[in-house]
Parts: sequence; structure tokens; C-alpha cells
Amino acid sequence: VKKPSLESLPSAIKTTAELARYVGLSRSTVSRILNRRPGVKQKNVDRVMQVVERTGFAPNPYSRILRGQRSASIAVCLATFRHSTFVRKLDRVVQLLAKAGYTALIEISENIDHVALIRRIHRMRAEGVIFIGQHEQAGLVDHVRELAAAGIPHVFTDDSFGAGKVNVVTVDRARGMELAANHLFALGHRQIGIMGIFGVEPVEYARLEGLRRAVKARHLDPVEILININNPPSRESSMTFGREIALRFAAMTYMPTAFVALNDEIAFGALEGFRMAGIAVPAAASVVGFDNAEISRVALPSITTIDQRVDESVAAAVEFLLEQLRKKPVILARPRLLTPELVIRDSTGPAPARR
Amino acid sequence: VKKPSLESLPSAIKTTAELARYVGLSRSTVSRILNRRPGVKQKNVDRVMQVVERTGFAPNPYSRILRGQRSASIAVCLATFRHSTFVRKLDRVVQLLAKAGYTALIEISENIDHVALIRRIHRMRAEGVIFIGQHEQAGLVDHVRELAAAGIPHVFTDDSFGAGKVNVVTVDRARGMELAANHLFALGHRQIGIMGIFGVEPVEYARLEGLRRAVKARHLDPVEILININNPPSRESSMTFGREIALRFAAMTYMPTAFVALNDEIAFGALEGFRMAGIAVPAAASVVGFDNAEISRVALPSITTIDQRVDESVAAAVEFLLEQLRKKPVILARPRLLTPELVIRDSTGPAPARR
DNA sequence: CTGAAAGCGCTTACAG
DNA sequence: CTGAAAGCGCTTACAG
Repeated sequence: VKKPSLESLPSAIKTTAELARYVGLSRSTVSRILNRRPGVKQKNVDRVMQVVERTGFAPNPYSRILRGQRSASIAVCLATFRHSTFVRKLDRVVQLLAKAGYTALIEISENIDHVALIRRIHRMRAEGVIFIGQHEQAGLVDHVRELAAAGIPHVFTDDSFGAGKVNVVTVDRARGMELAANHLFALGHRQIGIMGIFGVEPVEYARLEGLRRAVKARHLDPVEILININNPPSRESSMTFGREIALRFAAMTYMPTAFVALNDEIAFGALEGFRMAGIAVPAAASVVGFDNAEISRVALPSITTIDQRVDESVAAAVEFLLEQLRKKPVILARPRLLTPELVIRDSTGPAPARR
Repeated sequence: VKKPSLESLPSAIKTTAELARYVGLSRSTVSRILNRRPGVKQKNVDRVMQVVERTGFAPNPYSRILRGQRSASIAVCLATFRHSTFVRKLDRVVQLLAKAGYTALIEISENIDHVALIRRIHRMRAEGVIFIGQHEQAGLVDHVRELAAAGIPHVFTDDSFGAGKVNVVTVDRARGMELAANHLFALGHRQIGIMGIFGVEPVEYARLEGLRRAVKARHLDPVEILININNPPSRESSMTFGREIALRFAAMTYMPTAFVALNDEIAFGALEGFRMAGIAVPAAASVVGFDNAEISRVALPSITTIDQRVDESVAAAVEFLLEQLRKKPVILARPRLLTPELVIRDSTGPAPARR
């Protein structure tokens, strides 16, 4: 036997028709009140809202949307769950969208090709799309532009080779690497060893570009200053990868005295590797990480790193999307970039005296 | 100007009515074909399916659901994104549900109280619910039982104090701790220091229970054998927490020679702490972690740990839910538990000679 | 300021 | 085996 109480879950009142009957009004008027349309007697508004409050009634979203209302949902396309920074961004995005009254439809692009993704966006009547992580499928850029032309705005929260043709709001990774390189040059280092940044993906490409820019600004030749490793070890684990790379650098005749790593985990592994090789950090080698992850704070020595300002860049991206939603889709001619922050800790120090 | 091509995104055919007109059949028949109902001429089935294939047409999900069809969606209630094991489970759950033809409606319970959650489940016509992580809100258990009574099955993928009243399919954490304790006892250790397991949450409670069981099985008194720390340090970071705990143990007059940690990050921090205190691992102290996370493999020394068999336990939980969906909701009188696996590595060794 | 009616895109009895 | 009609729960012109 079901309780007839209005407080029951689900609400005893299941449709606007029932609600209308309960308050003695027509469905039309109840609908107006529920949708905050003007021109309804305040007395009736109060009466209905009070019942809604008490019962937790909400109109069936499927019929609302079917009748042409906004779906109030945004597709959030995540490249993968297996990257903690992406997940952190996703967390923020979901919260910010909820605060703005939108539901996130989370899609994992690992599991779905982008044609299916775009179709799903149309089908679910998503009002906008947010991309998190690296999405470099051929043809995606064009389809995202068609989406915009059809009134569905988007934003990428990470670097994309499509920048200029699609909207990118992210951290200025190139600038981050400039900051890192300038810090190391100021400490007297002459060469920078690169750990795990190959430039295949857009986020990495931007980082290499920034390093080159810093080098050229000093009228030096990137080829001589930036040292990458020829035959990188396999990358099943960031930490062992970093450890292995450090060992390879340690085996070189003339090892650079400073290093920048793809991320803090690799930097941490490098710290271990240098310790195994008897190379003191930062006395004999300086290491800069990326992300300002927990490990960079708690490692011994703590790791100098670049803070991506994830919360701010995500907030900027979401705000950019919401603004398009209020007005109409736009295409940014260039990425909108936030300046990252260099966090100086104990893994970087003055270059050792030259051999 | 829109392309009239059938291959366009979204499909040029937008409704079953258009599809029906295009193939020269009634909406009824097209609907039957789309829903794979029997008793339609094969010729017509082929014709329609071919157009569907070519255009990517799919019926409007909102009208389908409104008309009383299954929503083909499952609410996945995640406690938080800030715990990597939960995220890993979420990843698997989403994939397994997709393979079974269900869409995951991801809810973050940090952001929503459970009354709102239950209402959302009803409103969205979710056909079932999966809980990931710790959900100990008062009243939740009763509401989940009401859901089951209303035909909406559920499963918790982590220990819950509601076990026996709600369905729990998870790893046997108590058994895991028995395995760890037996391993340490077999190595000659007499006391076990506990790092970060306080029994406040169900997952921790189960772990303490397992330790006590292992101790009692040897006719010993848990109070004398299991050593917890009185005034635990603050836990902003698992690694520094583990480091600090190790230092506190190291400062004791009679320190246990073996330790079990809440997770691998804490165990790793403990390794650092012991190194700082000049205590060799495993010669002077053995440490067991939990999770078989990447860090346990790559730490130096590598960390003996308990593998939760996340993939298998999640698969069992999802399968259990799907089975209920095929039949009807049930309530398990006791948790369904998978046996975890002890992974012996280099952080555990024979107890040192007694002082 | 309010209500009766039409219609969103589907599925499902019902009739043939 | 197929089609015309009704109806899911809502919102929105339209009429008053």
C-alpha cells in the first residue's frame, strides 16, 4: 500500500494535470507558473509553488523537451577517464554547469566515434558541447563547426590543432614552458633536457613551441639547447618512464644540468632515477615538472612545477560557453589563453660549476 | 542552405513520419521495424534498415520514452571524482553498461542530496541504479529499498553499512586484510601497525574486522597485536600522511615490525618516512599497501599490496544489475564478495631478530 | 489573467 | 502483414 502523503518519493503528484486538478487551475496556467511566465495572478503562483515545494514535483523532462523546450543539457565530451587532470576538469565542469542550471551529458570519446557523437548531440538536443582532453579525430573540426552553424556552441578546454577553426579556451602551455626555461636560464643552466614531450599531441606541441621561443629570445639555437632523447623507453607508467629517462640522461657524456618533464609524475620518476645514478637534485641537476599535482608538493625534494590553473581555465571555458548560449555561437579566431604560474620549489637550483 | 544528402549530420530524415514517407510505409510499420517487432515482411524490414544504416537515423528518444518505452538508462551515482579507484570503477561501469545497450546517467552525490537523487531517478525513468564509493547518508537505504519495491533495482559496488538491506557486490576487504595479516605473521611479525584505517567508513570498518579475524584465528588479542596511532596527523595528502605516520611509529619505544596501510599512496609515504628515520624496508620494517596501484609497482622497494580486482568486481556488480533488469529487483541478504589477491613484492620480509 | 485545443514524435492497441 | 487513430505529458498559440 502506497502512502498518499504528498512528501512521498516519487511525488504523489506525477503530472501537471494532477497538479492542476489539485490546485483547481488549468494545465495551461500551471504550466505558465512552472515556467515562470509573467501575467499570472500572484496568489495562484504562490499556491502552486508551495505545492511544488512540498511535493518535489517537477514536470516530466521528456515531454517538456519533446514540446520544444530547451533540454537544459550540455554534452561533455571527455577523451578518457585515465588522466587525472581531465577528470579534475570534468568534475569542475559538471559542478559549474549544474550551478548554471544545466545537466551534463557525459560522453567518453574513447568509446564512441565522432560521427556517432555528433548524432547523439543532435538527438539528445544538447544545447552546447564541451571537450576535455585531446580529440584529434579527422573530420571532428568540420562537424563541430557545423554544430555551431546549427546554433549549438562549443568549447575545447585543451589545445587542439583545430584552434582558429574551433573555440579553444585553455592554459597557455607555451607560456608555461617559457617561464620554466627562463627560470632555468636565470639559474645559469645552458642546456635543457626534455623528458617525455615529443610534440605529437597539441598540448605537447604547444609546450615544445614555448621552449623554442624562450631559447630564440636569447638568440640561441633550439637544436643545441634543447636535448631530447633518441630512443625513449616505453611509457607504461609515468614514474618508471621518468626514472628510465633520467638514467639515460645520466649515461650521456655531457648531460644537461636542467630538465623539464611532461608532468609531475615523470619529474618524480626522474628524481628517483637521478638518486639511483648518484646525481644530486638540485645540486647537480634541476628538474621542472608540470601540473602542480600532489606529488610535486610532497616529493623529496619538492618539485618546481607549472600550475595549469585548472579551476580558472575551466571556469573561463564554461563561462564562454554560457555566454554563447545566452547570445549565439561564435568562432574564436585564436585560442583564449590563461597564463599559467611557475611554482618554484626545491628541485631547481643554480647550475653547477662547468666541467 | 542545407545539404539534402542522406549522409548529412544530423540525418536528413528527422522523424519516423519522414522515414515512413520516404520508404512508402506507415509510421506504425516503420516503428515496428525500428523496435524489431516480429511479423513484418522481411522485404520491408530490409528496406527500412538499409535507409537507417545509410542516414544514421534514430527515433527521438524523448518521444519514445514518453510513450512508455524503456529509457535504456541507468543512474550511476558516484560519491566523488576525487578518488582514483572510484573513477576507475566509473569508467568500467560506463563501458559495460554501453555494451549492454544502456546509457549511464552520472550523478555526483557530493553535489546532490539523496532525496533529490531519488527524485531524479524517477523523473529520468532510470531503470536501475549503481552506487560507486561511500554513500552513508541517513535515509538512503530506505529510499533505495523503496526504489526496488517500485521495480527499480540497484547495486552498491563498495561496502555499505546498509548491507543486508540493500545489495552490495564488492571485493572482500576483510578477507584481503586476513591475507595481509597472515602473510606478515608467517614472516614472523608479532605486531601490526595500522596506517590510516580507522573504521569510520564501511570500507575501513571491513578492513579492521578482517585484521581482527586474522588475529583471533591465532588465539591472540587484537588489542595487543594491532597498533593504531592515537593522534593521527591531518590527511591533506596521502603521501605526507603516510610519511608522518611512519615517523610517529619510528618515534615509539617499541615499534611494530610490520604495517598495513589504507592504500598504496600512504604505504609509499611510509616508505619515505622510514627512509628519513633510517629504518630499512623490509629489513627492519615490512609494509603492506592496498589497491595494487601504479605506485605500488614502481616504488623502490616495490610494495606488497592487495589487489582489489576492480574490473572483476565491477563486472560482477553490473552483471548482477542486468540480471535484475531482465527478471526483477531482489534484495541480497548478505553482500556478494569477491576474494582479493595478495601481491607479494619487496616491501615485506622476515621479521627482524627480536630485541 | 485564464482555459480549451492543438500538437511535439513516438508506440500500441484496434481493425482490417 | 499493415494502417488509421489514440494518447504519453507537456507547452503554446488562440480565444475569451
